[in-house]
Amino acid sequence: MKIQGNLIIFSTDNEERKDVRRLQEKKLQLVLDANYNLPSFEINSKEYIKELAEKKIEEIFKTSTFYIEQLYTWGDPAYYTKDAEVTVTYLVIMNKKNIHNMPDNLQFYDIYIENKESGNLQNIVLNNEKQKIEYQIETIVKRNRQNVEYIHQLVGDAPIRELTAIILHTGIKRLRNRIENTNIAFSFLDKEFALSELQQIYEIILDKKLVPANFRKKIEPMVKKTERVVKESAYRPSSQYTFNESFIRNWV
Amino acid sequence: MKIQGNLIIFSTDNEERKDVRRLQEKKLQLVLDANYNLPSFEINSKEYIKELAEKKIEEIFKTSTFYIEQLYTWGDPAYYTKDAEVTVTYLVIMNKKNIHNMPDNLQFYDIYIENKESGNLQNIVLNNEKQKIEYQIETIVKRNRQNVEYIHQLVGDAPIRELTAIILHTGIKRLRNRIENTNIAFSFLDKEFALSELQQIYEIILDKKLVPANFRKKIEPMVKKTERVVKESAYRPSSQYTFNESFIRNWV
DNA sequence: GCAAAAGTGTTCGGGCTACACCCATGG
DNA sequence: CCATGGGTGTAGCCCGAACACTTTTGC
Repeated sequence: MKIQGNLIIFSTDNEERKDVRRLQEKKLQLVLDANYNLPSFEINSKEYIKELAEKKIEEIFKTSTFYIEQLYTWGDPAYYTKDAEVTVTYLVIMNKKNIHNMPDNLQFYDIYIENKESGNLQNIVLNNEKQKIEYQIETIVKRNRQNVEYIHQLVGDAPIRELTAIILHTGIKRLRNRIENTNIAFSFLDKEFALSELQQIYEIILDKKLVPANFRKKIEPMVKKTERVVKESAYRPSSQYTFNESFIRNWV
Repeated sequence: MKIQGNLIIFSTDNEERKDVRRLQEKKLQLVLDANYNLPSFEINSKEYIKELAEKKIEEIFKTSTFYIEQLYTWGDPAYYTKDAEVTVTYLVIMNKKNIHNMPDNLQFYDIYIENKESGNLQNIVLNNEKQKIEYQIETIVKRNRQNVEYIHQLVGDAPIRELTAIILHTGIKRLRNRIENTNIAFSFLDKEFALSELQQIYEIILDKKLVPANFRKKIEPMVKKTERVVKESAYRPSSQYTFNESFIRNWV
């Protein structure tokens, strides 16, 4: 069997500043090649798959600082290629500040995720200095008695491979689950950060505005305030916070 | 690459009745062969892996009524065998009432899961008319900054393959997560059931006694009461309930 | 002064926990 | 009549949502 690995690499960057009097906004980013394929790596029978994934990331970005977890394994003949019959996908979160290299064939795309009010349709925009596409993923619910199965498919024609779109959709779902149940949000940020930065990470991933007062209370046990303060713009400077290392939660 | 599929099949059965005046107790069960290996199946390049898993289950039990989800993909040279370098594991839940066949090489083992108060040690007992083993899985927490990684290993010597024990441990973790966040519990039960039966499913999976009054309130939106009543023993008969099909929760 | 973000406090409601209590049954 | 489970109600607590309000800054 031909088996390959796949990487969904998320990161964040700043939007262009539109108004000096307003907070610098963040945007979510994703690594793809020019044909909207995820970075992939070969799996051999000598090494541990997870280590091969890590090696690949280190080879791409020349850094070993990132978050990684296995996402899912895909094996549907409908999506087989000449190189991959089975594909193991890993979810990766990077802080762009840690990147020391960027190969020519890969690029960061801004990714905008928007869930339609209908609930079974998700709109994705992938955007770059060079190119931009937009497509929809439809979710069909299959129920028999108490069992529920979700089937995802690409709506209409789009210049992205359907399996890539489905993998990415699954990755976004996992990312949203992880950000609400673990502390992966910190993997996007520097060691020190403002609470508004952290909140923006939550907002762009969940596609939802949060109330600052409530957000602060919720994440309070996860962070520690430092004495340092940063002036961002024409408003009150914010304290810098760090992750509270004594915070422990037993997630899956 | 040599790639195989694997099945963690959970079910429940009744304990032997010790006292006619007490409620019939349930126990969790797991399908293994006589050497404590999980049932496995071949993966070919012609069919969808999930359908191969389903086919295998149908071949074993002659039924197509069960719950199935992909658990994890294992690919560590330390655990390679001559038949499997990569193993894709599926988690399956069966109601024993739906089983119409049982091959000679496979058996149901009673499985008792006990989390030691220390928290990083789990005791597992596998028990059968023919054989019984007991072993411990130790969980080591590896932290660097905010990232947490859990590494599981078999303590000492036990007549079970370490990878099997690790896979099973991961399956139990997933099962516990699923029972608290989805409605898989109903997959263990008949169409109609008593609330105490449902509660027992939760209790044996979570290894925790629950307060009936609170449990009823928690699962109330998920169930519908029928007019039927069942007399179990020397106490008040219980109403039969069914899954409330209009109950919807958006889980991962 | 004003816009905008940083930061604090209060109220309300839902969900979970603990617990008291009544009902129905067969031995 | 009593042990045991079926079933209901209530009080306390914590957490999240909504929102009012103060502080700090640069334009």
